[in-house]
Amino acid sequence: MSPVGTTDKSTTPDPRLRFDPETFGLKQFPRKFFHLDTARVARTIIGAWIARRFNKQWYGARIVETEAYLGSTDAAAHSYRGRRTPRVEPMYMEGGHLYVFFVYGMHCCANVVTRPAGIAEAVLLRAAEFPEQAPAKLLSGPGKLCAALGIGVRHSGLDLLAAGDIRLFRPKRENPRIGISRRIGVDYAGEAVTWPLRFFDADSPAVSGPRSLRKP
DNA sequence: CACATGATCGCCT
DNA sequence: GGCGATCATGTGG
Repeated sequence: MSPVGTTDKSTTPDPRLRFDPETFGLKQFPRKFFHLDTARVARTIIGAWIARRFNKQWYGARIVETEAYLGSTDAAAHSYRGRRTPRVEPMYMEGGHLYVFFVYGMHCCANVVTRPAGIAEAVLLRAAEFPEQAPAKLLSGPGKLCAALGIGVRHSGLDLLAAGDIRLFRPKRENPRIGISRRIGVDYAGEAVTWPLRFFDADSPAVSGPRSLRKP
């Protein structure tokens, strides 16, 4: 048995998510975009595509739900009160890096790091879709999104702008109706529970969470 | 629909 | 030792 990497179970992306970014005409965001206000980044990447290259093929899905985590003042964030441990270290990197963590003994969650280096904020990717290619629920939730794309903690700290195997592509011209709500699964976070930092495509069937939080 | 529960283990105090 | 930025399943209204 391998002594390490036991938390990264499936590395293989779901074959139904195969696509070609060039055919889709997708391009990447500039670095400075990821330096912007975290809530703004979270909102803007609704409609963007998270993509992974595996065995020379690209797999990806359109992001339909995100949450912003604001760092030292945000009791829901792993970087709350400046916590800086090996696991959280990627959150302190320059915007545009990836932060992946393992929770509940069985799931991984992927985040896009924001702001300049040293400011530990990030956007959690909560749900995505690939209409007419995959079932609406395949990537409906942060753990399922990682599982479907085969993203694991081994990818934490990777630079999305380094022409590597995981990238984020800008949406084509589109204007999704954006819904906003409090964040999910952070009831322990005191006052921060109510902060309106969750963003979603109000017309997507792939959005996760209770019905009460899916209204625009 | 809401709510409750079990699974499962790395991380942090 | 306790607990999670979750999920699937089960119950009840």
